Amino acid sequence: MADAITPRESDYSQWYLDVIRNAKLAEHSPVRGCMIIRPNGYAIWEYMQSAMDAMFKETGHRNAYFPIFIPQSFLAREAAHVEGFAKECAVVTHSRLKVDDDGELIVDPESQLEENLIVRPTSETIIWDTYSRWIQSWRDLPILINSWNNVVRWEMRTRLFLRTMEFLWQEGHTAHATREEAMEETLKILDIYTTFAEEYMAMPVIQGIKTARERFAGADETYCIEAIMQDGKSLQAGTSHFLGQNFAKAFNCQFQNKDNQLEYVWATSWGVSTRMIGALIMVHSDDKGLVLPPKLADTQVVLVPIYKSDVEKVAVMEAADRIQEELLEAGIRMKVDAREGFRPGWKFAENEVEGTPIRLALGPRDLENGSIELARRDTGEKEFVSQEGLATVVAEKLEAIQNNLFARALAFREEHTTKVDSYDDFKDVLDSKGGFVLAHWDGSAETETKIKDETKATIRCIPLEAIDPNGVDPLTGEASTTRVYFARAY
RNA sequence: CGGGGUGUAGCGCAGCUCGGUUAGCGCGUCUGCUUUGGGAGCAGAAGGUCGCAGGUUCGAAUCCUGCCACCCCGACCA
Repeated sequence: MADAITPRESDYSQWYLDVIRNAKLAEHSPVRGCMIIRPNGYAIWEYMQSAMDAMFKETGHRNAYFPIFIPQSFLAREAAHVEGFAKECAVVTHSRLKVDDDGELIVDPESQLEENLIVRPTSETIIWDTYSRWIQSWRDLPILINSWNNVVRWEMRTRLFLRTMEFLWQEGHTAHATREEAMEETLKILDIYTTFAEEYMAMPVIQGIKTARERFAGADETYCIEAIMQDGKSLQAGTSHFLGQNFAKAFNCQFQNKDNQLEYVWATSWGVSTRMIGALIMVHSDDKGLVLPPKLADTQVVLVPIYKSDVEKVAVMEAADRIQEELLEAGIRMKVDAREGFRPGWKFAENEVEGTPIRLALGPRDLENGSIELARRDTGEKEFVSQEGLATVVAEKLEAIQNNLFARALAFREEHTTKVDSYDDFKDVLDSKGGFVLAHWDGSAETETKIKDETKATIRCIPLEAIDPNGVDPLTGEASTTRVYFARAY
């Protein structure tokens, strides 16, 4: 028997870790806060990458790579940026080791670098240093670049996928001639993230704007998508920043416009990370293990052959191969679990903890009846279907599973989104069921901080379109122009 | 980085309070036979620097000190 998965009810954090371990997604590394992403986990990331990469390219972006090391002086150029990241940077100071007189391996003190190098926590500084050389004229704009890479942030407290010291992500960095164009880009990317989250991850998200306190260090405005996890906490799944001219000014990046005047460039940056895998796990999985939406499942369908004798085995495997060929032909990612030495029940259980959306079971009885057993991971439903036209049925089921996961997550979010008009209700809802609390806010940082200190809830975002304009802040009684999304968050 | 908890075979744990043969148990692993439609049964076998480093002691998984890692809560953050 595999390791038990702690039920969500009894210990949500432990459940999350148990799901990851049982599904073989990732494990801790010898270095604190870092993780080894195993093939099952990395496959999810690869599907995420390919889906988003295609969307970036459809909207005119191209990929490039910038170095992992950033001169320390670069980071200091933009004031808000350095303040935001200085406290969590890995710094390279030396270039080699040596064996000392005691036979110990030590840092060679003579190899100290002239200038320290920062392991990128994000790449704005090196990008804008580069762009300042690439951009002279309005003809050089826009620049639409994305980069798939890894970054390091020296975190105090880490959790697999949700917050690791090194993580994988994409960071887009664009340069524009006008404020309007940069803003348009910021929102375009926000829509791409939303589409990806909802259509591929089957995870409904709220779009919104961050408050000043939650804003990216160096941005004028941060847009985000936020999703509710099954424990009622909110998770920021992606951000798109309107950087204004902050980095252009810090790195003296100007262009000559059509009127022959020098202007600072307008910028955006945007990113999503392997954190999304954590979100995926927490939105759909259950007490039996991982539940994957078909679009991100490396194996969408597994077929477990069942037989006793060698004669049966030959017949069953022949049919299994034929079915596999049919499904592969139909573009379904399908595998036959033909491993010897594992009993069917064992395979069923393993595929469940690993989240495979559909399991087929084919045995001698099915050969007689021309049938096959089909089990859905999302609902646990089992039924016998005809082998004839199976590819069509399976394709429909996969779509149904994808849709059901989204619908289920959406229903959960709706149940866990509550309008409140008094501070007492605000606290009650947070404690009793969590989720988003839609409340009016007077727009002041003081109120925001006070609420955070007293309830641990933060403003996840201000909705793009005002909800119930002309309200009153329940805490201060001041006027409010919209309800905002409060939640306890990851 | 502060408070609390945990660390014993691949995984999950007991043993520790009150020091004393060769450190156990379940699952997994290996071999053989029987099995195979929801995590098989029997028989045999392998597998351990008891997180790491010091200390106390005739003797340490057990007591003391320091360190490391992980989990929970807090501050910080994608």
